[in-house]
Amino acid sequence: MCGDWLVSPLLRIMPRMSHQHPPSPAGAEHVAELLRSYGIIPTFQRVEIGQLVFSSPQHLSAEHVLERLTMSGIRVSKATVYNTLNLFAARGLVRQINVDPERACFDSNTSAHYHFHNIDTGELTDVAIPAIEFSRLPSPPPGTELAGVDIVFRVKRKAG
Amino acid sequence: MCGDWLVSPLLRIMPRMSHQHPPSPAGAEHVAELLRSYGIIPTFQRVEIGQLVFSSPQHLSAEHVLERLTMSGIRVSKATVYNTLNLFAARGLVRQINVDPERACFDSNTSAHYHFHNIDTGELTDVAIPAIEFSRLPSPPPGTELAGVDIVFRVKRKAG
DNA sequence: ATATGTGCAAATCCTTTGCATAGAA
DNA sequence: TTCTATGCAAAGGATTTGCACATAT
Repeated sequence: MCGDWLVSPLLRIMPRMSHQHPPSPAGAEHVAELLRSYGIIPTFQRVEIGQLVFSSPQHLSAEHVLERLTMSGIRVSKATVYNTLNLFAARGLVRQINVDPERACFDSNTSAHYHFHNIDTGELTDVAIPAIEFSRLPSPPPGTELAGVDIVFRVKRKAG
Repeated sequence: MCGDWLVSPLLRIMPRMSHQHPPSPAGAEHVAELLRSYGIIPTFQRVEIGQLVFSSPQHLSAEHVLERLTMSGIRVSKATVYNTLNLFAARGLVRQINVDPERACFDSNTSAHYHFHNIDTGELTDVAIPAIEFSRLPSPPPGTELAGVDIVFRVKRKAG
């Protein structure tokens, strides 16, 4: 689900290879090309979903994707939305986030980063990697190696 | 869901108050007393579930709890298991963990700590706080303050 | 032409809920 | 007695699945 990670001598956690970020102005042709480069056949529905998802780094649930497509007058089945998002995730085009047990969230920002989760509003925002630095990290259990790190900073409305 | 947290000047994240850890040998009387001290009426079912959960720091799903009780010849309804675990979580006796979107996981280790998640086996193990130290932390978004930090180190079977 | 996707509805799985009964204070 | 918890079964919601039909190469 997550990419390949590596802990540098500086204890900065960084992705082993930062794959290209889907470009912001996601034209249909552009998205189709991106999908092809990931070995994904660019069908109409996949390109539509891709255009939505890759238009900007964002956090979307399957329901949310379906809703936005419907609002744009594009008819896609729920099954296809799930199939497509799962496929994108499997191929590393989006990342699946588990902050909310209620529903899965797909993050179109696949570069290494962490999250703020507002426990009052449910809002999810990105934390850029440079904002965090470890001076000490645990050793993985015997026989295992690090595959990724997920950090969620739970924040709440400031009191008083 | 999580306790009250505070970032010290040393950038070590620590709980504002570490509440007493439920003792390991969790006798029925002991558990009943513990529940009372948390304002929870110690019914038979709650004490049974408490004895199971507090016997040692562990990660259990609702299904798992029900299964173990059933194996011990104790009949408790699924609804009561969920009610009880949610109650314990609300009162801070256990912590709910979101590593796996499949099912909720309740952690009877409520002291501040993080997790290794083995993506091959699904196994969850604790990472003690002293194993991690930040030398830089992000500032929470405007109008919010830190309420907690969840860190999951995804590990996998060592290659080769 | 052949392999691959899509849509629909039903199935699945986890979790919650409503309500009558049983138990705690 | 009076409030609260329990159990059952049914409801709820997110996600997957099976299969016939449509589409890509």
